[in-house]
Amino acid sequence: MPNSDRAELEVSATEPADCTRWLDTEEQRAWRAFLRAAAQVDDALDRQLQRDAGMPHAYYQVLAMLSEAPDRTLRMSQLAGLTTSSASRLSHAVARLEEKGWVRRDRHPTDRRGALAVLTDAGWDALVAAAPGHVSAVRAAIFDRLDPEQVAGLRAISERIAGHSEA
Amino acid sequence: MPNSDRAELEVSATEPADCTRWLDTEEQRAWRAFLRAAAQVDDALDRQLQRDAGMPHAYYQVLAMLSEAPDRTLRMSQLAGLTTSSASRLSHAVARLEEKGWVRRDRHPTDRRGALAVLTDAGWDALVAAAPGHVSAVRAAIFDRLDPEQVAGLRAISERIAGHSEA
DNA sequence: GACGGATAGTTGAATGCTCAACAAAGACGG
DNA sequence: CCGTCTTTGTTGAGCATTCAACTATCCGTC
Repeated sequence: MPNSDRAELEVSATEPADCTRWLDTEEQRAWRAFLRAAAQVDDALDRQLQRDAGMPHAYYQVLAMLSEAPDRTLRMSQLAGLTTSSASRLSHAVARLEEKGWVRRDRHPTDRRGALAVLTDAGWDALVAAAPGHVSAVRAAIFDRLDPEQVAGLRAISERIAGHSEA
Repeated sequence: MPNSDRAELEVSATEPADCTRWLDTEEQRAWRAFLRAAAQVDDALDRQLQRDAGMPHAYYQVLAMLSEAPDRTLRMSQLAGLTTSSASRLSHAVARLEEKGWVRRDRHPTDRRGALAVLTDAGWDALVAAAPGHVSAVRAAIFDRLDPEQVAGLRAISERIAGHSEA
């Protein structure tokens, strides 16, 4: 952020009033630390999965959510919600996973607009094969670095941030 | 993660021992909440900047870091470190920013391998124009949802996660 | 039951990112 | 100095994501 100019802007009489609530020092530090942490975690996991399992993290999440669903089946819109991805992104992702034979698309029984994503046996196997390495990576990136109290804090803070978003 | 199979794997005598340290319930919840939060924050900021300032968040970060550097100049490698991006990514990004006239590349005075990224006046203006909206988005995504204690916690936890990474 | 609007999902083009390969220059050891 | 190893940065191909446009279906209402 353009720090050095802020003072000037604030006292400038000819400029429109600077009513922006800038971040204070504490917020600034928390914000940058969070950015760093999030980026590093995401990069580490993405690389690990791409290298060891041949899929990006987003695709792993799709398989993981399907694996826990009844009949290993979810509606596209629900799956999109669970994986925090747009309809378009998920559609492309499922198309790719379908090519790999890991996911299949079925018609929704009652709503003819709907599509159901179903985890295939091959998809299950791919997930089971990828899971241990992934969990290790998650531990290395997060939980090995935090004590239980911090884990609880991380959860509480994350839920606050994620809760009822899209203001 | 393939939960329902875990019990089977653990008691299976013919399979190789499952020595993976899976996530317990608390870790699981913290992990998923964190994933959600990080994804939402990143998406919100990326969209806001793309819409209002015509640049992705990663590019904004490049401009922001340059704006705070002496002479608004940084070596590529340093800039990569500050923005948590790979050399390649940064190189592409700076190329793009150069086309827009927001950043210029200079030779490093002593190390002839090195390149210096310099924020132009137009780049400064673009950053100043984008900053208020961006800060608002950051507030809406993070700080409006947390009390000061949680902000301190977020910082501490993030620094732990980010610290000396790339194990 | 027909219309208007909302919802579900797909598609293609444009853009950014990753990976691997590369070039160019410094650093170091003999 | 000469060869090798490391560091710095760029490049191009391939892939993932985004955005906008589109189709199809459902829902509520008159």
